[in-house]
Amino acid sequence: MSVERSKAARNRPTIHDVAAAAGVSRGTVSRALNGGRNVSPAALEAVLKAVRTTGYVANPAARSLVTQRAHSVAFVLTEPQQRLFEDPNFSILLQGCTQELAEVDVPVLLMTASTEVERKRTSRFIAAGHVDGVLLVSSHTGNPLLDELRDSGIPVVACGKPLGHERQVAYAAADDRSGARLMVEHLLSRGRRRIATITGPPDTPGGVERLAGYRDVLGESASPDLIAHGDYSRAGGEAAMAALLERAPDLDAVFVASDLMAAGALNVLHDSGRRVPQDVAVGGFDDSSIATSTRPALTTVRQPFQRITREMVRLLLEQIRGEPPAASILPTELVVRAST
Amino acid sequence: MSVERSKAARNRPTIHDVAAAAGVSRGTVSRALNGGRNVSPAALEAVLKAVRTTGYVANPAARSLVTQRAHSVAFVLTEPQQRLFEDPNFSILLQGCTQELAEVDVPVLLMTASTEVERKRTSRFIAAGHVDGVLLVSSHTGNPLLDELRDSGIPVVACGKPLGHERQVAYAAADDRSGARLMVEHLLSRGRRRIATITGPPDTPGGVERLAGYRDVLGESASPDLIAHGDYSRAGGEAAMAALLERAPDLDAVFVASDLMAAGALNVLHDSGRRVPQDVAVGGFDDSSIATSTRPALTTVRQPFQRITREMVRLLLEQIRGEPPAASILPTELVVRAST
DNA sequence: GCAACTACTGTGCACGTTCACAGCGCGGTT
DNA sequence: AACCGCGCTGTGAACGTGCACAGTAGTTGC
Repeated sequence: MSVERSKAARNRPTIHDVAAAAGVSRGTVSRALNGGRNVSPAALEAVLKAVRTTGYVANPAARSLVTQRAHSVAFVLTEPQQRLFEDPNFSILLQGCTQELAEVDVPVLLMTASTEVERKRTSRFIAAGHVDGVLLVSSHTGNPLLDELRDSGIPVVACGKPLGHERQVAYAAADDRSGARLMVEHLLSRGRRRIATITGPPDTPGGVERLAGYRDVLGESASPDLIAHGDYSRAGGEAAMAALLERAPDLDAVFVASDLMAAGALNVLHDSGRRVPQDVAVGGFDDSSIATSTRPALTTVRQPFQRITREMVRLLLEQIRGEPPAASILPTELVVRAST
Repeated sequence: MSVERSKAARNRPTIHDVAAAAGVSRGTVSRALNGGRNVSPAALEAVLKAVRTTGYVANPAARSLVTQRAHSVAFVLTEPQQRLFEDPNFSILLQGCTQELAEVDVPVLLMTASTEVERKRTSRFIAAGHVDGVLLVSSHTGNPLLDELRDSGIPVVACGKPLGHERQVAYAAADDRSGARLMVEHLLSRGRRRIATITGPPDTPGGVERLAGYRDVLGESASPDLIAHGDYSRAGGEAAMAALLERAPDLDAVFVASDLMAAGALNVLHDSGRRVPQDVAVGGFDDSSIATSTRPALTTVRQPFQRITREMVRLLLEQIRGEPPAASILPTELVVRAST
């Protein structure tokens, strides 16, 4: 098998073989395959036929060497790795970007940078020119990776507003603030008056903006007792819900800044003997797959993940082409289910 | 910004710059960086210092061109993309492989091949020599991709026994059959006598082997009424559970071939008014993150995912080095929680 | 009828690295 | 004294591609 393989590798046809088979020169083959400008119809056909018979596929390394382009892109996740499979959002983003980029034949390299060691490795790897651009999924601010990437001059698109870098780094994000307003207004319209919230971490855009939306609607009536901080994990949602019940046992609604935390909150409410939505209404955020698997199913704010990934890819490809970084803010939508 | 970038790209130091800075030749720099054999201590130090001052990082394209190695690996998922984020198993596998390979500085390319178009694209991409090997996560048999990959002679490691190709393709898998036996024996020891099962699809190794283990223990007493087929999705688990309750309302236990399907089964049992585990004991398979998030928490069979990914990577790197394909079967473990 | 232009084609060079080879000085054996 | 082996070093080739350039033939314009 080993011999087979190395033989197969040796025998891979090159552009020379195609040229010979088609009776033209290397240059013509190259032109024919890259756009086909200034190539006679006869030559073009001969080349295409020769490609078919020889089974030629261009060597990406050779091409990269001369074009100075890697023709690939990195998807970098700075969250603790565990998140990738606990929180479906990350998988959806990854999947969406991969698919979007596959359309234009750009492969995606998956890298994590949650620890110091990983960050160094990823940083060096990207600096080596292994990729043409970076899709950065990093909610927490203050990560040195973003600065390192900016210094190396490689195109970057962040997912979610990169706090502190809004002007310099391209990003695509849902309109968190108005999404939060939608939900809180919905809870009010359901007659709820003691509306609590479980926020994301204060160093993340979702943590900041969704809380701001909550305050936009409730204004002065938002007592500190009704606000608890979570960390976007299920366990964090459970802890925050327990704290809220302790401080404000009379609450009649909770707006939770992520579906995963909301699932945790539902468990705690259930264990405390409260009925959802009769005693307490619960609203989530994301509309991830979790929202339909809880009991009761979760009323939530839908993030337009497909549009987000599409925009991320568009913004990245633009920058790789040389255009300046831009931002894209996308609208959210209220999805009403059984939990309110 | 565009100018900055291209300038930065132009200015990337090459091995020549390092050689000049260190006062040695290219060859010595290359040797110093690749193993350091036959390099004097003085030269070695000079090179390392020059690398530090110049910020040199080897150009992967140039290296690949001459070594005929891509130094990267593809992770190919043939399941419908949705699975990646519905079923945490896939994320765990992906994450595990990525991390394991990062240790040896090998990046992972993520590709899906669930549709005809995607499969062609992936196949062509791999044939182009973009990667040195493939980690294949494809439970269903009969996918032409496996044959295509074998024909192209590229090293492949499958996750789970590749039915019909066991002899030719390397793989790492949990010992599904004995794992299933563990669970069914456990249910018997809890005094259950009408033990049903929800299986995986019959064209997947998990579907076949876990059912075989179930039959190993129950033998003749396994009536067809107690066996329903699922598709590893939550909805599939719900449907199968509903069918079982229809056919055998007196069942007192279910062994479900995946945690995700078990979560669906729990919902249906709950809706039917049965208590778990008092009326019906439920056992899952995988010990994924779902198992601890259900109510009650799920007794399940732990798949050693970390060892599986480690073995997959080891088997792949071995093959890339030229060794023949091998297989690795790993033991499972019963994890008892509240659902039995 | 000659120059200018157009459409196409072939060739040398460069991209940055590794590898094989030859060369060098040095100490020890014949 | 000549030889050999050994550790280390420099140099030329190759890897396969795209691109700039030069060149050719055929058409157009004055």
